[in-house]
Amino acid sequence: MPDSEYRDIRKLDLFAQMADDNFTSLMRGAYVQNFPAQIELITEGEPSDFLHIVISGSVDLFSAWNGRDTSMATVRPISTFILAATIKDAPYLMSARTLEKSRIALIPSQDVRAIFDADSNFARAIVTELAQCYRSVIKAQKDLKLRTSLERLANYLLRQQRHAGGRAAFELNFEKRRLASVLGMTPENLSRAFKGLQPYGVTVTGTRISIDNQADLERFAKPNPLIDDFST
Amino acid sequence: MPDSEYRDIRKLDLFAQMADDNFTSLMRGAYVQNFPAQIELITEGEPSDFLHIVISGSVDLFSAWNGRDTSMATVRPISTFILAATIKDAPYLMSARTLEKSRIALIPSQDVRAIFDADSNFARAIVTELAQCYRSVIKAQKDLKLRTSLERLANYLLRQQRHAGGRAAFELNFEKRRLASVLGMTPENLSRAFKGLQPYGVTVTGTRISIDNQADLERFAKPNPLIDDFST
DNA sequence: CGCAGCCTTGACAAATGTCAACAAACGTGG
DNA sequence: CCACGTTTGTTGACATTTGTCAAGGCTGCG
Repeated sequence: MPDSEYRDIRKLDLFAQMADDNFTSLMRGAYVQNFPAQIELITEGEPSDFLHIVISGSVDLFSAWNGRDTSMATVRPISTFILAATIKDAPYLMSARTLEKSRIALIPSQDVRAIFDADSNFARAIVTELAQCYRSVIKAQKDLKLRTSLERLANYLLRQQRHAGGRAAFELNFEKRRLASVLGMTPENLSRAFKGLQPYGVTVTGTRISIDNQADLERFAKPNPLIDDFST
Repeated sequence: MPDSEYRDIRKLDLFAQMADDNFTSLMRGAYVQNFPAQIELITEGEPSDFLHIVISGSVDLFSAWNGRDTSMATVRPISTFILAATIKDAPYLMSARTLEKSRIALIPSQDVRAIFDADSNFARAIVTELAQCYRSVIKAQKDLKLRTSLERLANYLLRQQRHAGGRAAFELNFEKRRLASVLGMTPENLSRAFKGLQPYGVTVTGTRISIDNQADLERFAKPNPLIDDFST
């Protein structure tokens, strides 16, 4: 593993505070690999052999049942995924596939569990990370249960805008069909939802979104920190 | 706090392995209170001052937005709730109210965080608990996104049946209006969903459910361990 | 007994999904 | 660089699902 990547991983909240020895031994068993786009990295139901870290590219977490499937989340550098399955030594609840050419580090789950027992700083970091993940899913569930698809899209756009720096126009770095799936609707419905937001000053050209009337859109979307804020 | 309750709390997975001293000091700052039914214990958005433990009775976790509200989960004895907010020292994402007369223990959040730092067994237990909570919510989200309301009800009944011992007939210990909210539908829709399951051998008399044709219902519901199992 | 809350039902409306057709964007191989 | 085929996005017509409103029955409790 190149030194720069090693240092980048070290800087993750999850690893930043742990003892040098422990981090070194964790990395000794790890390996890093490049994957092309659209490769299924893990399949739901399989045992969780590795903690995964996305170093570059992006990964889609999704799930299927009875012929349907849905995108649950997107993982972007640099962060880990399926931490909970690794900790519990339980089967993956979601599948993962690369969305583009990606570089992924794999750390054997049993190493993670062993170091977790030995390094209390690492244990504390894992707790914080898991609590964060838990709260994110709760927010997603509130979004799903309390809002219509039009409201979910409106709030998604406002979040994305903020994430992109707050300017009126920004790029959608999602494929629309996948965005639809993340938001819990069909691609056709998303297409119509974009039109449905036109009266509130949203214009779409390809992947470019422009929010022409911020106040109007916010009055409709009613964003709420307990659903839409990333940090809290 | 009566000795029997003290021991019951001690036996929780979360506290079972921690050092005696630490448990004692955690309980020293705690207090226990009886609440009548329908009391709002915490309100979403407030700072998380206490970790709550339901000793008896039951508690509804719910959330509201823009005039709508939805039940997120039910907490039954003996277990804790809002652990994640306590750990992160962040505002509650959900409100909680008693469903019936309930006895609740309250442990100051800062004590939990302090002991967490000092006791690695306690830290490990918290991690396991959080990982469990996380996975439960992921399952709930898959249930919501991958299934229709009829399918959700069918699978809920099968889970409930298993939980009640597996017999063909069992009691619904939920108010129907709240079950509807948990399942993400209106009471009217739930009423019709029960009728919609009649062809698969489900009969409802008040709060009594009878599954007359197990195989038929399962063929329709297609239960899946990665969504419906409690433990994994 | 009478009130209040829950459950059910019917009629209707709104939201969302499905299917089919076509246009636009993309990638590949010539 | 172009031609081609594949995928993605859009649109229309329609079906299904789900929600809303209103009314009435049932139940439990003072």
